[in-house]
Parts: sequence; C-alpha cells; structure tokens
Amino acid sequence: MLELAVLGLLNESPMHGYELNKRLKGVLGPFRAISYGTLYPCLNALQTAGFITSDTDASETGAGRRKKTTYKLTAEGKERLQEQLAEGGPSAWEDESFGVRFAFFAQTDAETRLRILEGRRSRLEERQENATSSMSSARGRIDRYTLELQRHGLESVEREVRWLNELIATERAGVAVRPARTRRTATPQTAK
Amino acid sequence: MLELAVLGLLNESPMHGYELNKRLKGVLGPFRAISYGTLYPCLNALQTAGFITSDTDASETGAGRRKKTTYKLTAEGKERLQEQLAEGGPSAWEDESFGVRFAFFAQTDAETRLRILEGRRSRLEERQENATSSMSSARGRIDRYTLELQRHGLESVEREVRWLNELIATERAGVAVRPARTRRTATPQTAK
DNA sequence: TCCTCGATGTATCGAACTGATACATCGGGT
DNA sequence: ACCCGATGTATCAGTTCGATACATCGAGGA
Repeated sequence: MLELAVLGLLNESPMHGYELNKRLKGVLGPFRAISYGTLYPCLNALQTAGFITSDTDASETGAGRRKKTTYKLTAEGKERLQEQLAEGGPSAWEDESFGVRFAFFAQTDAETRLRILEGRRSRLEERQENATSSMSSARGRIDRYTLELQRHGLESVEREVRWLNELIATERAGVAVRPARTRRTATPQTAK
Repeated sequence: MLELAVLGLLNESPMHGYELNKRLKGVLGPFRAISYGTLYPCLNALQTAGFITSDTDASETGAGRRKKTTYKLTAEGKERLQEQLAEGGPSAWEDESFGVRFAFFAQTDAETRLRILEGRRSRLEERQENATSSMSSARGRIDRYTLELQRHGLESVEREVRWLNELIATERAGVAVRPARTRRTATPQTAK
C-alpha cells in the first residue's frame, strides 16, 4: 500500500525521502503523513527488489558532506506500478488503500477506476446497514455522546456515498463517449 | 488507547471478549472494529496488571464444555479508568483516540470534555491551514483526481469543525447553567 | 559577525495494530 | 439428521506508528 504510493510518486519525478514524505501527505488521506519509520525501510526493500535505484549525492566540496539520496524508478519499477494499478481487487476499497488508489487514477484505466469506485461504494453501503441496524437495536440503551458519535459517523459515510455517486456518474459519462476496453492507454478526456 | 476503550466498556458491564469486540465497533470510529489479535493480548495484559479479572465459565453439564470467559473491572481498574479519563492530554485529540475519548464523555467531567473538544478543533484547524496552503502553492501542478481528493478531504475537515463548534457551544451552555464539576451527569439541552 | 532557529534530510527501535487463520460450540431452519 | 451462520477464544507474521536521534543549511536578529 505504501509501496504503491511510493512507486506512483516516483513515477512523476525522482525525489528524496523527505520530499516523498511531504508529497505523501497530499496523497494519503489526504492529511495523513507516513512515518519515516515506515518510509525508509520501504525504500530499502524496494531498492533490494530492484524497483528503484538510489543516487547518493555526496556533494562535491569535500569538507561539508551533506547526505542526500535521490530515489528513482527503474524499468521493473514502472512495470510493477502498472501491475498494481491494474489490479483493483477488494483491498483497493479499504479506507487507507482507497485514497492512494484514487490519487493515482490519472494513471489508471477507466475500467479499473469504475470498478474501484463501485467497490468502495458498496463497502460503505454495507457499513451504513450495519450501523443503522445496530443503532436501532440498541435504541435507548446508549448515552447521548455515543449516540451523537454514531450519528456523526453515519452522516460522514452518507456524504462519502454521495460523493462517490457523483464521481461514478462522471466516469460513466466519460466511458460512454469512448466505450470500455479501448486500446489507447491514455484515455483522452481526463485531466482538463 | 485500546486499553481505555476496554476499561470504559467493562465499566458499563462485565462481558466476553466477543461481545467486547462488537461493542468496540460502535465506540471506535464508529465503524472501525478492532481485531482479536489486539484484543485478547490486551485483555491478558490488563489482567496481569490487575485492572480486570476473568471469570471462566466452565458450563455445568460435564460433557459439552464450552469455553467462555467473562471479564470484569477490579477496583484498581476503575481507578485506572478515572485517571485516564481525567488526563486529556494532546494525544486525546488525535484521530483514533478522539473517538474513544468522546464515546466515554458521559463518564468524563465537563472541564476535560471542553478541553478535549477544543484541542481537537485546533488540531483540525491546523490541518486546514496546511492543506489550503499546500493546495494553493501546488496550483496547476496536480491532476484533477488528486485535486478532487484533497478538496473532498478538506470539506470533511471543515464539516467536523462545524460539528465541534456546535458541541462546544452546547457544552458551554451546560457549564454556564451548572458551573463546572457538577455531580449531575446528564446535560439537558443537547442535539436539536 | 556570530548565533540561534526552523526547515531539510536520513535513520532506527519498541510498541501497537492488522488480517489471516485456526479451532470449537451453539441454535435454528430444512 | 445435517448444515450453516453466529458465537466464542486464540495466535502469528507482517505492517505501521510515534518518538527519538542525528546532522546540515539558509535566514534573521543580537
């Protein structure tokens, strides 16, 4: 999951671990930052696996040695990224994964985009059902704070479902113009 | 964090690990369930620490032995819970912790409630600022999906801030009527 | 001029938590 | 008579967090 995010970001441009972490904030959640305790080990693993290479930048002036490491995708890494983006299995619509998958929708084909959006929506609808049934069964037995928390949570889910509905409608409109399963990798009408 | 949730639930009534896990769903998130891989070790640790005791229920009819363990708070456990509830430090307004703390507001004194709500609010406002500044600085350099994700995330945060504002106003009204540290648990005028 | 401060940058460790899996028993419906 | 879904307890490898520790850079004020 973090692996996907790292590959996706490095595909846009090579960068340092530090910058990677900052960009990750915008991509994950969008406000959730990853800790370095996860990022650096992950970068090492990706490097060992041959998906990225590091270009250590021992700055020229012998005296002041500032350690900087620029990471960049290898050909294998790009391949790996494509595989992961195309996959779109059930894990793609869990809370944390979904944000990452969505952030890289521009590099994902239209079919997979739609599958993920719909998977996410049904995941949320499932939660709605659980929540409403458990709330009505516990009617009166819970204090007002717990109730208020559940109410707010439920409203958040409903809001996300509405958001997804709009996105799905937009996607379908795009697909209608250029019907599914096109060979062209870059679907023309995406970024405005 | 999980420890607090367990103590809080067991304070309401003794129960099995399984039921504890189900109740946790309503309290954490409110849709996030804890895994048993966390719950059972936690219960063991709490027991070792002397905060809870287990009452194994080897059902009478010698033949069919169904293993059931009912957990319940000890006096030390109740004390521990009170300490934790009163604490309300900065960790109390992080995403996951906040939900749990809020769920047990009925057992928390008015002063702490207010402190936590305001802490949470300023935490969110901080995020808003980061987000808006990073969004405007990256103007145009990001694709429409990433942008849409950030927009939606920002809206979620704004929505939670409004929610907190209402809650804070309600709390203050309650405090004004019956100044801090009241014995009465239920504050009259709440959700509209 | 020096000096502190905040941003940049790399790195590690223990603790917390997840997701999968395993096993067993109970009650109800077919 | 049998199966299935809910109840119930338990473990383990792997992932991620949060805190902490370094060190360097540029800018601003004393």
